[in-house]
Amino acid sequence: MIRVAVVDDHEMVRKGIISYLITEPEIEIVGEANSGNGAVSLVLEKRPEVVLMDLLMENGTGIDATKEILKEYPECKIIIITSFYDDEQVFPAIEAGAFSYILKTATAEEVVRAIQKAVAGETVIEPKVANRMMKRFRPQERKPHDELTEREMEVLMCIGEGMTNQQISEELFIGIKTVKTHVSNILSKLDVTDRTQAAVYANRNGLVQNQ
Amino acid sequence: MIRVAVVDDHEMVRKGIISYLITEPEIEIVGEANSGNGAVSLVLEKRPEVVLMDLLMENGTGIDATKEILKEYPECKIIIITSFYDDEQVFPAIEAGAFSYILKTATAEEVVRAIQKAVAGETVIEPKVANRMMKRFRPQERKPHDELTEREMEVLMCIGEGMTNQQISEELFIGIKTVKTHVSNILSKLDVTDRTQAAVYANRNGLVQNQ
DNA sequence: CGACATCTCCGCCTGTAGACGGAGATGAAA
DNA sequence: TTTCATCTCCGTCTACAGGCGGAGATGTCG
Repeated sequence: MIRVAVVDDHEMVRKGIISYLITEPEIEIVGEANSGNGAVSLVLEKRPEVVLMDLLMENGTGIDATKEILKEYPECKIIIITSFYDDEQVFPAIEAGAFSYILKTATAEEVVRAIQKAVAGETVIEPKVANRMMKRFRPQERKPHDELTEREMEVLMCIGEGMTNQQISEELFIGIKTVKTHVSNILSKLDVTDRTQAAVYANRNGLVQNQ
Repeated sequence: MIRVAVVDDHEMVRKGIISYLITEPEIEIVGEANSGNGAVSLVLEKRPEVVLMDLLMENGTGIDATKEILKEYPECKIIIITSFYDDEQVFPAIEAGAFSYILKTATAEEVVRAIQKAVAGETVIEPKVANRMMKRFRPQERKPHDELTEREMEVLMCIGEGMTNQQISEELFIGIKTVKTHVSNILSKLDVTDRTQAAVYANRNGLVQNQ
């Protein structure tokens, strides 16, 4: 008997998943949760072997819930089951300790198989997701800003906000001359000619917090 | 008897929705589709009163499917049922002729009610979605760059590319002095202090072709 | 220890940016 | 026609940007 918990903020998705599992005699649904916080208390109480977990939820993400659960209950097999579109979260999910990663496009058979394999200690990764993971381990394509030092990166982010050297010196508590030195180094490393181009670079490469 | 079709590329979501409806005696599921194209042929064949339609699908979006269906079968009540996150598509969906717009966070009761109301000719719009719609009809919030002249907009796009005044004058075949005049006017109208901030503005507001 | 990277700051110099005020040419609108 | 917006250009002036070369204070690594 495999005890399973289902976590998703959409009730209809939970019902859909459960309809997949209800026909399987060796699987027992021990509970549902509609939030990350709810998932933690549910799983720590019911101690299911497997958790099917969505990532995007309103109260506490699946990532945080996964970390919390594994801290108290490390044997738990957490299967991330999410949409294709939030692929930035694939890697954080793996780091958080997720055991498998499947998509909501999965069929009933695929979900059941993922659960059975999880109990057997086998990880299941969707091919599309696996491809994205592989890229992480392939030799990274080098971005010009990789060679910026930490301080230079801070200055670049300020430039990306449109700040002047004076404002940056006040923001970072350093002298204007120092800022100028950093800026010169940044322009050189990014292979641009002035701060405006550096600002454009920073914004296009997502180096600025504020969108 | 209300005849209903369910369209979503995720089987588990379809099963979840169907589990909501299967208990309702006056609702009959006449078919499922997992793509926009499939939805069109299904609906035109089975002629359900109501269609529950997801927007994001692999083969043909829900928007296109909605248009296609209504072209041949305009009495059909199409209820969009999608995630909260693809809100840019709310307006296109309404324009395409969708009858109601609910979210995947909806409970079984809400889905059933939306179907019943659709048959009765009443539209259901989720409050969160309705708020976004209202903004469309409220006096448009004026973006600072709306008051830029055509020429000033061209200059701003050049600034957004990181070009100097010299380069802009060559690009637009005008004198540097003219460029400076435009730049001064742009800075004033955008309420920024220098070209770097203008470049940041242009990039953040999607005024530049190249991403 | 020495080599190296990083962060900090200095002076000097040139060029660009940008503000300010003025002005002619054009075309559309009242 | 007169008015207005737009695009074009001019001169002047100040401040900031950025290059160049130098240098002291750290901390790390072999």
